[in-house]
Amino acid sequence: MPDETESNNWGGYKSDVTMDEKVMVALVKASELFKKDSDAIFKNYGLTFSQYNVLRVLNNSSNGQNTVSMASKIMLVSSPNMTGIAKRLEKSGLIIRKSDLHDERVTLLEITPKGRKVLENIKAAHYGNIDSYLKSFSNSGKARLLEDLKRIFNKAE
Amino acid sequence: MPDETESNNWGGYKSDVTMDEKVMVALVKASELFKKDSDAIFKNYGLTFSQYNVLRVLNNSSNGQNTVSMASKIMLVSSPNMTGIAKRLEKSGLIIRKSDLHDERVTLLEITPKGRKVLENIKAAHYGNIDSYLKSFSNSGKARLLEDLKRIFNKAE
DNA sequence: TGTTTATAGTTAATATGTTAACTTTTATTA
DNA sequence: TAATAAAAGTTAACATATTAACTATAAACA
Repeated sequence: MPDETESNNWGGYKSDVTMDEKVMVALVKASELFKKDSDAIFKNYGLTFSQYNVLRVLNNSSNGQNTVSMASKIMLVSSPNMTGIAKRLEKSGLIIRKSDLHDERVTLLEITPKGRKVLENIKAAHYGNIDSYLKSFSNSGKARLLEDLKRIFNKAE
Repeated sequence: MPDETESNNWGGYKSDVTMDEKVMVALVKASELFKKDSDAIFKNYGLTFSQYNVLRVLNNSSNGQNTVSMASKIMLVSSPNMTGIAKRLEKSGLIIRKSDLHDERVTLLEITPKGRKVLENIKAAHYGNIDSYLKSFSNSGKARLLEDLKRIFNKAE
C-alpha cells in the first residue's frame, strides 16, 4: 500500500521507503533513542528502563506492593519477562518477593525503602531527559501528538 | 518538570504520570506494539524484525551487498548486535558473509536470491500491517506526525 | 466429593540489544 | 621505517524480550 516513494543515497544504499513506512520507522527510531537515553540515565543509579518502570508501578501501588500479574498487565510485559526483572531487582535489594498467604499461586512484589530512595534520586534526571525531547513542543502540540500516538496504539478506525 | 498530574486506578495502582511522560510512554508503547505485530508477521517467513531490516538494507544496496559497519549505521544498530543478526541470517541461507579483498578488516554482507524471494513474499503482509496503523490518518496528518516524530528524534530546539 | 479447568508463576530455549575487552588490519606520524 | 593510533569486527557477559512447556494452587462443575 505504498502511497509515495522517494530515494536517498547512503554508502551505496538506496532507500525505497514509502511515506507510511517512514512514519512507522520514525516512530520506532524515536522510541528507541528515548529508551537508550533513559537507560543511560538509569544506569547511573544501577537500574534499567524496565526495572525503573517496575519500581514506579510498585511505588504507586497500595502498600508499595502488587502481584506479578498486575505489574505485567500495567507494563504490557510478559510474565516470564517480569519474573526475570523482579529477580534482578530483588538481588539489588530494591524490591522483595513473597508469596501471598491468601493464594499461594501469587507472588507479591514489594518496593523497599532503598527502592523508594532510588526512585526519588532519579526523578530530576528522568524528567530532565523527557523535557529534552519535548521542549520544542507547545502544550497543544503535545496534546495533539499524544492523540496521534494513541490513535496508532489503538489502530483506530 | 511535570506540567500536569492526573490519577487513575488499576488494581490498587495509582498513576501519577505527567503530560510529558504520557507522551513519551505513548510513543514507546505504540512503537513496541508495532514491533510485536511486525515480528508476528515476519515469523511466518522465518524472520525477525531486525533480520527483515537487514535484508531490506542489503536488497537496496548496490550488488545486494554492504559492510557490517554501513548496515549498522543505517539501521542504528551496534556492530556486536549486527554480527549476531548476520550470523543467524547466514545460517538461514538468506545472506552470505565474506571478507573484502581490498580491506581484510571488512566483512561484506550479501543478500542471496533466496533472501530476495523472502522479501518479495513478505511485502504485501508488511504494508498491510503498516496500513492497519495509519489508515485513519489523512496524508497531511501523516506528514504532520512524521515531522513531530523527527522533531523528537532530533531533539530539536 | 472428585475430576477437570483455569490461573499464577517459573523454567528453558532463543533472539535482540547493551558495553567492555580483544584481535586483526590499515593509516598516521615521528 | 618503526611505533602508534584508528578502524572493523568478533567475542563475552549480561539484561531484556519472546514462546513453549511445566508446576502448583485454586476454582468450577458434574
